[in-house]
Amino acid sequence: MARRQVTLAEVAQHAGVSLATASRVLNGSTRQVSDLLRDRVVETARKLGYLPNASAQALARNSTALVGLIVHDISDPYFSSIAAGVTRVAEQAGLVVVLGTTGRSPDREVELFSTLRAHRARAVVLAGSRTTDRAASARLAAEIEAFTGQGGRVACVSQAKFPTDTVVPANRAGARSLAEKLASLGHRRFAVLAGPSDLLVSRDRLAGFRAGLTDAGLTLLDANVVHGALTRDGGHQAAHELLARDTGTTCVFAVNDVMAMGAMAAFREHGLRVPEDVSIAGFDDIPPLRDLVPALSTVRLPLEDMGERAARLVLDEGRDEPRTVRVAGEVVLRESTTTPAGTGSA
Amino acid sequence: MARRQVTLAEVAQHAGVSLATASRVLNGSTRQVSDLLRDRVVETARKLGYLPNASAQALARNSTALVGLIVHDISDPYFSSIAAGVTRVAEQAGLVVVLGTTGRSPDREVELFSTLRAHRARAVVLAGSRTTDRAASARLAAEIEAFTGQGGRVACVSQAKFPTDTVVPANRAGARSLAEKLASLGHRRFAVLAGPSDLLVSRDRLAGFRAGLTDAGLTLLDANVVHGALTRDGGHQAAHELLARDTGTTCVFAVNDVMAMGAMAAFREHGLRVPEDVSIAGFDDIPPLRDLVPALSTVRLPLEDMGERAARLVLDEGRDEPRTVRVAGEVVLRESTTTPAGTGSA
DNA sequence: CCTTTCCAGGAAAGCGCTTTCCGCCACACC
DNA sequence: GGTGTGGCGGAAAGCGCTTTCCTGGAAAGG
Repeated sequence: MARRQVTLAEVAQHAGVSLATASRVLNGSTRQVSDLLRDRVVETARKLGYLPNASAQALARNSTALVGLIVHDISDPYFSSIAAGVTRVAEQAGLVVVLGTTGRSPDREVELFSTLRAHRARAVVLAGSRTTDRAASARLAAEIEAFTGQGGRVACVSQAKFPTDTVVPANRAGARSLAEKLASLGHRRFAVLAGPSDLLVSRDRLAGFRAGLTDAGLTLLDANVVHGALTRDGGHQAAHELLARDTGTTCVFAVNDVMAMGAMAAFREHGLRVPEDVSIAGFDDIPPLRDLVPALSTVRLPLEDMGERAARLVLDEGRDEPRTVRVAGEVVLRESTTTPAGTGSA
Repeated sequence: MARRQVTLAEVAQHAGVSLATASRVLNGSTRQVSDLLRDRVVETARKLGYLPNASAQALARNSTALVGLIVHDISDPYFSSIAAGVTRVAEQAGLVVVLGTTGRSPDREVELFSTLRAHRARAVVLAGSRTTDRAASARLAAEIEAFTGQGGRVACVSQAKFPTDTVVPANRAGARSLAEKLASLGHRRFAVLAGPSDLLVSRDRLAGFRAGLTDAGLTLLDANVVHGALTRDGGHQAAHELLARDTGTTCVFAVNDVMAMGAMAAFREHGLRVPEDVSIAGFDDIPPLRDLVPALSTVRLPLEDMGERAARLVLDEGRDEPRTVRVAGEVVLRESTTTPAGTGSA
C-alpha cells in the first residue's frame, strides 16, 4: 500500500540519462533527443510504470489541462445536454473537465470560479441564466476579470452580460415566433408560466412571447403570468395557481420544457385534456421529453451543440475580442397545441 | 492582461514575515501564530488578492482536493442523477469534481483512471455497468490497483467486480419481483428488450426477470429477448424488431426506462396502444419520465441517493476492507401495465 | 588543418508552496 | 541567578517537473 510513485528522476537514473533528457523524451518538447537515448528512456519509463505528476507539471509549466464547467444543476436535462457537448469537445482536445454545480446560488458561482482560478484552469464554460442581481453580477464580473487577467479564457452559455465569448440562445426571438404561431392557430387568451422573475431567461422568453402576441394584435394580461421555479414542481405549482385564478386561457406557454411537463401533470389532475381543453407549449426541446404523449410543442434549442460551440470558443487560442454566437430556436408545433375548441376553460 | 498571480512570498514580504509564517496563517496548519502577525498576514493577503496556487500546494502536500467521477454519458438521466448526488456530497466536503465520460468505451475508462491518477485525485467514483470483457476488466483492475496503491480511494456504482467499495443496485431482485407482479396481473407471454449482451446490468436484469417468471411457472422464450443499446433509439429499434417477430406477447420489459420510452414510441407508431394492447415496464424510474402518459411502470432506484452513498463511501477515510452497499429497487406499477386484454397482439 | 557553426546532453535554477529543524526568547522553577 | 521548558518565528530543504544556459564534440566551411 501507498508505495511511492515513480518519478522522472528515477526513470532518468535507471536509463542513465539526465533529468532534462528524460523530460524531453517523455513530453513532446521542441528539442531533439537521439534515437538511442530516446528508446532507452521510453523503455525504462514503461518498465517502471512511470506516470508524470500533473501537479508538478502544472507548477513547472505554469499551465494545466483543466477546463471548468459551471452549471446550476447537472441532473437537469438542459444542463446535462450542454455538459455532454462541452465534455465531448474538451476530452477530444485532451483536456480534463472540472464540474461545478451552483444550485442556482450566485455566490457559489463566484466561489467556484475562484476555485478554478486557484487550480489555474485554462478555461471555464459558465452555463446558466444571468440574473438581475447587480451586486452578484459585479462580484462575478470581478472574478471573471481576475481569471482572464491571469490568462484564462471564459465562455458563457446564456445572456451576453460579460466581456467574454458567449453562446446566446435566441430566447426572445424564439418565444416571439412561438407566440405568433400559437396566435395563428386561433388562440386569443394566453397564459405564461414564467420562471423566477429575477432570471433573465424568464424575462426574455416572457418578453418575447408578449411581443409575439402584440404582433398578432393580442395582449397578455398580467394576471395570466404566473412565476415559479424552472423545475417540474415549479411548473406544476404555477399551473395550479393559474387554474385557481380561472382566467379562461386556451393556451399556456411554459418558459421551459420541464415546467411545461409539470403543468401538463397539473392540468391532468384537474381533469383538463391537453390539447383539447388547453394547449401547452414549452421551450428547449430537451431530449428525454421528445417522446412525450401528447408530444410537446416547444422551441428547439440545439443544447449539445451549444455546449460544443461554447467549448470550442473557449479552447480556441485565437483572437481576443469577445465573440458572440447567436443560436436560433426552431419552433416545433406538435400535439400539445391545437386550435382552441369552443371557449377555453383553463 | 496576464499579470502575474500574487504569491505567498509576496504576501510574506509585504507583511514583513517569513514565508513559513505566512503559510501557517493562510492554511490551518497545526502551529500557532501570534495574533499580531496573523492579522497582519491575513490583511495583507486580502489587500493583495492572494489566492493559493493549487498545483503548488498539491505538489508540496502530495495530496489534492480532486475527486474523479467517471460515467458513460452525462446526458443520460441515469448518470446525471447519480452525478448530482456525487457532486453534492463532494462539493459539500470542499472537494472538486473532475468529470470524465467514457462513451461506453472500456479503454477510455482506463485512460480516464490513469489521468486521474496523474492528477493525484484523492478518490474516484466509477459509475456504469461492468462488462463481460475479461481483458478490459483486467486492465481496469490494474489501474484501480495502481490508484489505490498510491493512496487513492475508489467506489463503484454497479456490480461488485473489484475489491473496492461498491454501491450495488438490486438488478436481479428488482427485475425478479417486477416479473412476479407482472405475471400476477395475468400476463403469460412476455418479451424483454435487453441491453447489449456483454453488459452485466442487462444480464442481471434479464436473468432476474426470467427467474421471476419461472417462479410464476412461466417461461421466457429466447425468441422474445431482443438486444439493443441502452438508449431511446436502442429501445425503439428493439421494439420494432420484436414486432417484426410477431411473437404475440402481452407484456414487454425493457431493461431500463430510456429503452422503455423508445419502445413505447415504436408501439405507438405501430398503432398499438399502451397498455390496452401491450403492457410495458422499465427499470430505474429516472426523474424526467415521472410524468409520462401513460405513466411508466418500473423499478425505482434512488439514483441521486446512490451517488451520494458512493461519494460518502469514497470520502470516508475509515476502514480498508471494501464495503458493499446493496440498494433495493422498488417495483412501481403504474398505468403502462395492466391486465392483458384478450389475446395479446404484439 | 584550423575555425565556425550547430546540436544534443546535462547542470542547475526555478515554479509556489509545505514542513522540518533550529534558534531565540520569555517564563517558571529551584 | 542559573537552568529547564515551551512556543513562536524563520531559514532552508524539498515536492517533481520544465527550461534556460552552458559545454563539448561533430560536422561544415575556408
